[in-house]
Amino acid sequence: MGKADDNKKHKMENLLNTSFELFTSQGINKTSISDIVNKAGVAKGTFYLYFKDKYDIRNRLISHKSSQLFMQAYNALQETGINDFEGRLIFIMDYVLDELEANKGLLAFIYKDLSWAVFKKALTTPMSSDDVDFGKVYEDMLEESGMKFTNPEVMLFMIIELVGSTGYSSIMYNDPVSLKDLKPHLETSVRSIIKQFTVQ
Amino acid sequence: MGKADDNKKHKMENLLNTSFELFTSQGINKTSISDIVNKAGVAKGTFYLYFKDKYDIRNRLISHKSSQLFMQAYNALQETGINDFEGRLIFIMDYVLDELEANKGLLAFIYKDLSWAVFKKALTTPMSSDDVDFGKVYEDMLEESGMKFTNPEVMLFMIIELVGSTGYSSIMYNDPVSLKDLKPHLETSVRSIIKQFTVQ
Amino acid sequence: MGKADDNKKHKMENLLNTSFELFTSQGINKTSISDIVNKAGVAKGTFYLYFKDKYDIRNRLISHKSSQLFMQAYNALQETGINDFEGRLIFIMDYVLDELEANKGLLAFIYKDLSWAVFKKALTTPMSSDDVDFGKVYEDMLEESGMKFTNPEVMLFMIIELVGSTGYSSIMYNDPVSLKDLKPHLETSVRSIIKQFTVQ
Amino acid sequence: MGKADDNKKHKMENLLNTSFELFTSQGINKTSISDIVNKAGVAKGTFYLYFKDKYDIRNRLISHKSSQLFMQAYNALQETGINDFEGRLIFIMDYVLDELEANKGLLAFIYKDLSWAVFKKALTTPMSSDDVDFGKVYEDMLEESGMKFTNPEVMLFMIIELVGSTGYSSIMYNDPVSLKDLKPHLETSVRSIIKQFTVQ
DNA sequence: TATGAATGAGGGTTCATTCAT
DNA sequence: CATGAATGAACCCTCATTCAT
Repeated sequence: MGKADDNKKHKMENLLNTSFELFTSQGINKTSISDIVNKAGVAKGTFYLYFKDKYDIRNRLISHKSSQLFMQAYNALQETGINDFEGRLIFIMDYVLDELEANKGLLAFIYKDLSWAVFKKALTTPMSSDDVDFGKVYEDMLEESGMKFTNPEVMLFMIIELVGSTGYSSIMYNDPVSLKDLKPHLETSVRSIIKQFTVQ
Repeated sequence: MGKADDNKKHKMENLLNTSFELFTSQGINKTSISDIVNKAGVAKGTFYLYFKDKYDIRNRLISHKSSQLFMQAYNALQETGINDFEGRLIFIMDYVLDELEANKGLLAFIYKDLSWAVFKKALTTPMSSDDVDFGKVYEDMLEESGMKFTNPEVMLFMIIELVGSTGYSSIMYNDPVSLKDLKPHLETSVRSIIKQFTVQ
Repeated sequence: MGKADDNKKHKMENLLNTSFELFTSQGINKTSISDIVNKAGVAKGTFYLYFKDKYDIRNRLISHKSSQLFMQAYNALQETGINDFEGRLIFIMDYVLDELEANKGLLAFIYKDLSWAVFKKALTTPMSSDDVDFGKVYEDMLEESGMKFTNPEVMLFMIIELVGSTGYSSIMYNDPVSLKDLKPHLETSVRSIIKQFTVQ
Repeated sequence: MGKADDNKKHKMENLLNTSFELFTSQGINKTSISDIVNKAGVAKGTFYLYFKDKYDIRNRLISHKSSQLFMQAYNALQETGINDFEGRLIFIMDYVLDELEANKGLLAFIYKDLSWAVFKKALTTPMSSDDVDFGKVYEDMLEESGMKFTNPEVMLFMIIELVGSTGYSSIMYNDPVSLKDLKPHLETSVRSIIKQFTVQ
């Protein structure tokens, strides 16, 4: 039975990986179930054994990939000696932006139809056992900072929306400036936003 | 021939208006060409005499409606006595956000697939003769302010992206806070951003 | 425009005829829309211009074919000199049964899923302008008979159900007797039923 | 081995009962093998160990349920003092019609696709050891009646087809009359049919 | 016996686009 | 200019049946 379960898990991951490749390379709208199963080498019906529809698989992937991305950033952060809260947030921002610039397919995929609501869910409800709850990580960072904030959730919300939407435009269209040129402005703004929510 | 032109213009506007109603009420993906021509009372082929496809008509509408919205805000601004640059931008922001909250269909429509690139184009290249070039209006506002900015375009970009993306989440999902609760935070942040770009 | 309308009518009749052939030869369940359009030589989408679905076309065909069959019987009746009501009904019964025996596909088709309700509708609401309202014809026959009946509708109902269901079994399966052997019994029973509803 | 056989029998009856519930509640066409095995709590493959397909199970159920129904009627008849043949047949007819009116799901199920051939088989070839051969019962009734009939099989055939088809319409659609209103007419007709086959 | 994951043909349906009128 | 009937590829999804375990 271990074998059957392995096989099953293997097939599911196969479908997830294949879908991700297609979604990021040609977009979700232009990807049909047929495309996915053909590339994955399984029958059409098999898809429906594992997923409700295309959007089911998309949501799972967004959660998984976002979580993964943030945890990579967090792990990299641990290996630096950065201790101040502002510096740590900005390190994560930089890391994520660089990662997304290097992988525009991923950016297009997770940004499309992405609302704060979906995002929050993605970050706080780990998909697989390997995923980590970034909500908890954020709470830890807040605590370790020794600082006090009036509304940490809204603070994070504003930072993510600002960084996300401006970063998207810079990375995807180089408009109105490149990511490299945008970053200093973003850093300043993020520090302002943090200050604005800090309780002295 | 004036009559023929009028007729032509009339038909085109009819299609534009009908499309807008359908796009904002049921979304662009769920709106088919058939829906549009049925509601507009013209033949299917006629649609293709005026527009390339659904996305052609969408882009024109986004430009037109955005421009309209900003000009409404600007006109309302003129009737106030607000003179300081920061106050004027914030008035426009408030006005636009309130308008979008009152008309969520419009918000969903112009926000979906909206990038800064499209937006800038919308604001600076008037669709019809009635539309105004908001790019010019912005320049005027800068000049009248008597202030100097290091990079006014990026400044506007950051403000619009921040306000747009956080406003969208608040208005559409009340998440993480309502628009009413978001506004004070936004105002503070926008003032910070303006300061950050101001040359003393 | 006459030409276009002709063409349209022609295409619709083409689909009706093709469907009928397939329904009667292989059954409605085994007939797919694909089968129909392939045989008719039109595109799949065309089918949906004329009919809602397979069952829409079936209902129209049942109405049309039933009506046709009864009118054939009635026309044949006119050419005989039969004058008494019982004799006329029995002539029609014989005619219809013979016709159905000669065309078992038609029998299977119109009998399947056929309820009195559908049947009554079929006989009383002509599909096309060529079809005749058999309900009216029956009324005329009643009137011309000079007889009085307590409940002519129930009388017809019982006769049709008896003749239809026994005839079906005899024709399709020769069970428990052939149509030829069944007929004398049926004739006797039908006369009894008429008598039972006759007001002296 | 008795235990294994019991288990086997148990599983088969489980599938039969589950299928019957689904067939009568939602119709056979809308019932899939998946529905059946899910509700029965067995694996899909198991179904095919006991039955060829959905229609195999249906035929067995029709036989079993019809037989059951007629035997119920017959047993009820025994407890009345009714002695004359006509009265006994009419009692059975009434009993069966009432039962079917109270259980329209059952009526829809056994009537659909029901031909005299299937019916006769159902009545004369007991499915399980509990089922009784109604064919024999009918023979007994004929004998006990002390009467002589020209063709008792055709007589029964005509009665069953008449009662079945008119009863179906009355019960399911109240068209053209309710069962209550239909019954007196049916009784009269059945008596006529019996008379017509009686040898003086 | 029993399982249930996998199959894949085939179903119905939609809709952007064309083109003869 | 305007029409709208016709197209047909493409879509999603179901489900009876098989077979390795």
